[in-house]
Amino acid sequence: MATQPRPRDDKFAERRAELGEAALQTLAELGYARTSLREIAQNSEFSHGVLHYYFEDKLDLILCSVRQYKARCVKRYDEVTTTSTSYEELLEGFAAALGDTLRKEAPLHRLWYDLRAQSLFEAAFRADVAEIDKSLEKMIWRVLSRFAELTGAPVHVPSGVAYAMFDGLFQQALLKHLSGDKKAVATMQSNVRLVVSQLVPAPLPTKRRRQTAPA
Amino acid sequence: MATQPRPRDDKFAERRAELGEAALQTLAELGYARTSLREIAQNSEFSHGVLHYYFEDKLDLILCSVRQYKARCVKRYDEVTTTSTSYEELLEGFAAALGDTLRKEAPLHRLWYDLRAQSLFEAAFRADVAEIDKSLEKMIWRVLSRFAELTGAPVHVPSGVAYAMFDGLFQQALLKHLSGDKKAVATMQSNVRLVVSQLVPAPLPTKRRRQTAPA
Amino acid sequence: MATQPRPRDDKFAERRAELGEAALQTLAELGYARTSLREIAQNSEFSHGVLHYYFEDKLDLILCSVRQYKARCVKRYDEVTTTSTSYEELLEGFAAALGDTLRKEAPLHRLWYDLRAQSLFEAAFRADVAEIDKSLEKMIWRVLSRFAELTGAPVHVPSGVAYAMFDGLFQQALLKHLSGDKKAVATMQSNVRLVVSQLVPAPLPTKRRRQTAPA
Amino acid sequence: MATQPRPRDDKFAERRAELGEAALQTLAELGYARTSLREIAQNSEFSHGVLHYYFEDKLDLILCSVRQYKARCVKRYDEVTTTSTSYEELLEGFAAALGDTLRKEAPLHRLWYDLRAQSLFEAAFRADVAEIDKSLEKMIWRVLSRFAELTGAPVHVPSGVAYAMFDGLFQQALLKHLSGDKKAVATMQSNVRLVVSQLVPAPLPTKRRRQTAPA
DNA sequence: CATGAATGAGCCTTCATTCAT
DNA sequence: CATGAATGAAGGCTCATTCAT
Repeated sequence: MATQPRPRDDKFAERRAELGEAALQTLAELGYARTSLREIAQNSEFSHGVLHYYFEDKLDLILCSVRQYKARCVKRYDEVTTTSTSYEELLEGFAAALGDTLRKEAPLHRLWYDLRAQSLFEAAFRADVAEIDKSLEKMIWRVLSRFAELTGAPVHVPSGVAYAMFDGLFQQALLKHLSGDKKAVATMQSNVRLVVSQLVPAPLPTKRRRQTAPA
Repeated sequence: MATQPRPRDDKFAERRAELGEAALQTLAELGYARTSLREIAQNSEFSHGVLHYYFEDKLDLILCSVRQYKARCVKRYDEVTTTSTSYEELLEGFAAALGDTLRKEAPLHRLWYDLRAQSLFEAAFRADVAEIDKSLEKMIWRVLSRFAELTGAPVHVPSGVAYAMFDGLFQQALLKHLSGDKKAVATMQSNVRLVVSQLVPAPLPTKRRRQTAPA
Repeated sequence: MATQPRPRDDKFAERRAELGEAALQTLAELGYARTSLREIAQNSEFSHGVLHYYFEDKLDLILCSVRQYKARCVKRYDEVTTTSTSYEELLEGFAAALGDTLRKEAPLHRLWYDLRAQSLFEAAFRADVAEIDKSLEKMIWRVLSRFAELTGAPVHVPSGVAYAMFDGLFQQALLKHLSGDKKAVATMQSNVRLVVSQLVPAPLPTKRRRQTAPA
Repeated sequence: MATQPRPRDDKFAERRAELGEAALQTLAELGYARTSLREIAQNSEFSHGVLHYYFEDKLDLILCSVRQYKARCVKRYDEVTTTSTSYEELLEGFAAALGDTLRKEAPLHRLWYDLRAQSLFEAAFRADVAEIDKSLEKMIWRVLSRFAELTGAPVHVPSGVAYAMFDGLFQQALLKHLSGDKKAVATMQSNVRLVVSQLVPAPLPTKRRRQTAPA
């Protein structure tokens, strides 16, 4: 019942989300620097001025777009993490999710990497990039924690190191995939399995896992 | 006799190298998209037009600049690899080199990451970026091979995976360092030591086992 | 009985006055060209649309604002003129009033000069600017007439010339004052005294003749 | 022989002067705020980009234009001052020059007043406006000094007051003239004669001047 | 060979104004 | 009556590139 407290702000936020979503398409296609607000507007059903009406500036828009995408992304991985009930299932689910992201959302993902690279130069980007980065690190940590939970053993590295590893692997695979390497997905998945198995060794094949109680 | 076969081309290549070097400074400061050829010319002793004379376009110039820098970079790491005579020495040398790069060449390095991010969008960048990337991967592999050589044990992961891991760690540290995190260097070094010890466990003499033993 | 003949128009005029007053603040701060209706609305408690509802356009609004301010201004000077009972008192009151205006209403006053300058280009401004200008000229004339009345001697120059002189002096002082010149007010006041004494020489009682005698 | 020391800078300055002159036309027509650089370019034989090539920004251009015009202006009045050999001749020459300026250069002159009004708001304008203002004040002072020289009597007011007076009169006349008042010029001239005669009384009609030695 | 003047497309942003609600 | 969402023209400015010298 508390669903309509500030209809004004809600409408505004809704519209921002809508525009952010529409921008994602063009942004993912061209990248941050090469995308103009005019281009975004033209590729959507909105006018050029409306973008400036809802967003402080280009940065505000881009950040909104990417944050939105990344939130969706995290959600999807969390679903895998939450629903998997065995080491095997989680491993395959995780690898599959990564593969799917690579195959279906490569353009979207390169936008994120572009943004992060720009944050190396523009301080204005940093706070938001760091926030998104942190949310990804936490997501990865939830995955590994789940592995550990299913195994009974701890994760061998700190959260940051784990994230850096998978991020490095994904980034490498993304570049290869976009370059036309057909085996990029499979290679990445096999690499991911290897790394997971080193960070959280699989339980002994013989002993079937003893279902840890779901949260 | 092979000393002056094509004096024309040599002069030309020399001039390119010189210009590429001069451009590096400005590019590292501003990043690819925000650097104009004018700006580069102004920050150097060269005229605006000469850049267009020696380089096809902006892309040609930036690629030349970064390739040059990266070649120097690889050389420096190889020196450490070659001269180290013990696991300990190599580990410390490697960590120190990474720390130095982060501290002293952060701007130069972010340019590389910028370029690689752009290659995700612009196919024109890819071949050269891939080439540089490969040279770095090989460099990392030489480091690990040396570890293995000094240990007698093999490296636990393929070359690509190893590179992705260190690259991920370095990238993460770079962002933190540029954001003002004073502990970025130390954290990265400790992370690197951890990863190395997992990829190529230290020889017994050093009292340091139990790395892989579960808690 | 004539208190509520056209309640519609009265309300309307009242509202206009209210809005005009609210706009004054922002206009005085930024000047005509740099002030947007949005800015005015944001700095007031009114909505953006209401301005367009009560005013034909930006011009209509600004004219209303300035006219209102200037009317208040004239009233204040007239009070000095009316209540002063001696040459000395009037001279000091006039100088004090000018000083006060400069010190306390410099932003408001520069708006008036801005508007008048714009009227040199935009015919649409001219009628209203001329009207305000005339009201100021008359005000100055009332001051001088009062001097003459208290002296018994006539004013030495036509109304327009007198106005131009004081206006020139005030404008000059305004620029200096806004530029940070601490002595702008005092200098203007001394200049004003000098000019008044030349236009309407002080009565004999005050030992102060020889104003026009050559050195 | 010292006429071509830096052919580079000279060319540049020359071009600036040329462009500044070309801009004057449009600027005088529309005023500062309503004139776009594009418009200036269109009304000249130059491209839009060249303006940005030679001038830092819009302000730089406008200032250059107005400064140039005003320097010419001052020169013209100085000529009158220098060549006049009697009170009468100087008075008529001065009045004629003012009349000419009003009749032939009203648009140019309103630009100056516009600029000065903008300087009340924008600090960036002030230094240059003050400089031009000072040059005008000095010019007026040279005129009055010449009157004094021809008369043998001193000027009755400080330089600043004198300038403010004539400036006020001219401004008033300019507005009337632009509003279509046919008598604006004549009225101003008669006012100027009146003021001059009060600031530096004419020599006795009977006694013919005793030619003061030319400088 | 080298220079730097000149071009013009394109970018981000601002803003008065219109209009559906 | 009043609101504020939406529009689109226009402005200052940047920049890779071309070209005459």
